[in-house]
Amino acid sequence: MARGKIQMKKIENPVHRQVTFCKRRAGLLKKAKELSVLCDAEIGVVIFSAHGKLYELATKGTMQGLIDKYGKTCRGRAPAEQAKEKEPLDPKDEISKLKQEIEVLQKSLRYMSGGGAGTMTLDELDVLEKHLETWIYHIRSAKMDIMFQEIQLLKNKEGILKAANKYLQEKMDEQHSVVTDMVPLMTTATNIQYPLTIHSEIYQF
Amino acid sequence: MARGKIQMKKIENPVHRQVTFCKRRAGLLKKAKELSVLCDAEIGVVIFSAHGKLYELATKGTMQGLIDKYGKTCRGRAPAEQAKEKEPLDPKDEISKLKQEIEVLQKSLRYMSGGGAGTMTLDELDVLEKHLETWIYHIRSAKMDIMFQEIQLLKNKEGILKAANKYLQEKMDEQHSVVTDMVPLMTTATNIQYPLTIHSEIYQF
DNA sequence: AACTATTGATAAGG
DNA sequence: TCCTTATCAATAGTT
Repeated sequence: MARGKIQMKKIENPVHRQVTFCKRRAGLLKKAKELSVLCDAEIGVVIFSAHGKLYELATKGTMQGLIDKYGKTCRGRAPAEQAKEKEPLDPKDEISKLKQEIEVLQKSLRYMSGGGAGTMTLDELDVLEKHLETWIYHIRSAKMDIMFQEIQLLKNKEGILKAANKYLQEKMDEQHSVVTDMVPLMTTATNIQYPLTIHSEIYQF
Repeated sequence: MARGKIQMKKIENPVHRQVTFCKRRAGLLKKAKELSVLCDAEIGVVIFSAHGKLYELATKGTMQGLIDKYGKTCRGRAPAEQAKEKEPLDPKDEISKLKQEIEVLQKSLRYMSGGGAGTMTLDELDVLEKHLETWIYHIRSAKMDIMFQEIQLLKNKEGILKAANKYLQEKMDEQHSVVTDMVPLMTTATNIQYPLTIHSEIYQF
């Protein structure tokens, strides 16, 4: 630009920031218009200032039309990724792998930022992108798997204990014991109906 | 620009037009990002090429979020698009945010690889790296929070039920009932000692 | 807001 | 697609 370059971070001086906002906003919108004209593209730009004021530009139609078009285009291709592999691998194993992947990615990023002179090629970046998306997917599913297993285990326990509890209650009913006096109280106060033991080990993870 | 200025009208030569589209598209998105950073503005850009291919940029959040904000600001009309799913349960809220962050990061990477001519600066990459590390941390802790809450809830249930069960057993012992015959069997077979109810709702997440 | 010295963007060519 | 270079356009700092 002029009279010295500026750091690519938020301009601290509010006056400078406001001036720059006006100038660059105008420049951006001009560029957008030019691109639309020169290359026959349909372009929408929305700018919210820090204080929430809206500036917008839509070439070749209305902003609303563009938003609708965006919605259609975006939705159509987004859910293509899903129905892929779903191996029943041990989730904890999965997590080890994911930790390794994290290291790989962090190294990639460090390489990119630390390299300075070296620019990653588009192909390298493509690989990194795929890597990252896969990794996110695996993080999600692995953690979900652990939680699901945990819950499944507890459900099983519950089933066993419900049965046992039912047995206990039947026995007690048979005897017409004084214990029956307390059952209404318990069920209303704590919803306790069944006997259960949960091993404390399952909480340790 | 260079080697002579060009007329501000559609470039007739398709090859020239395509080249210019790539270059100026990258330039426009770069300018948008700079404006966002320098002036703390929230900016969205959508570009449909003449052939209908979509290129987009959203600073500070997702394009969908920006579109919703635009809808509100512009006409106060309802964003009929996607009613936000899920309850405002703390960890789930966190997860929504994280999903947004994922989108942001994926878009950053797409921008980097799609930009072609544009090399990200060291500062930009530093920001991205920090972003990524923060994001990983948040994924971990949010999911852990959910699991921890789940487990805590079950532990509480267990405590209540242990107490109730103890009470039941005391009553039964008092009565010397036939029920005592089955207790050894149950404890060895299934470790059942206490009555318990677990609300099935807690499994639904 | 206008000016202008610089930086940044990019058209053309390879 | 990527690089290089000559030019032009945008704009940071100043008035």
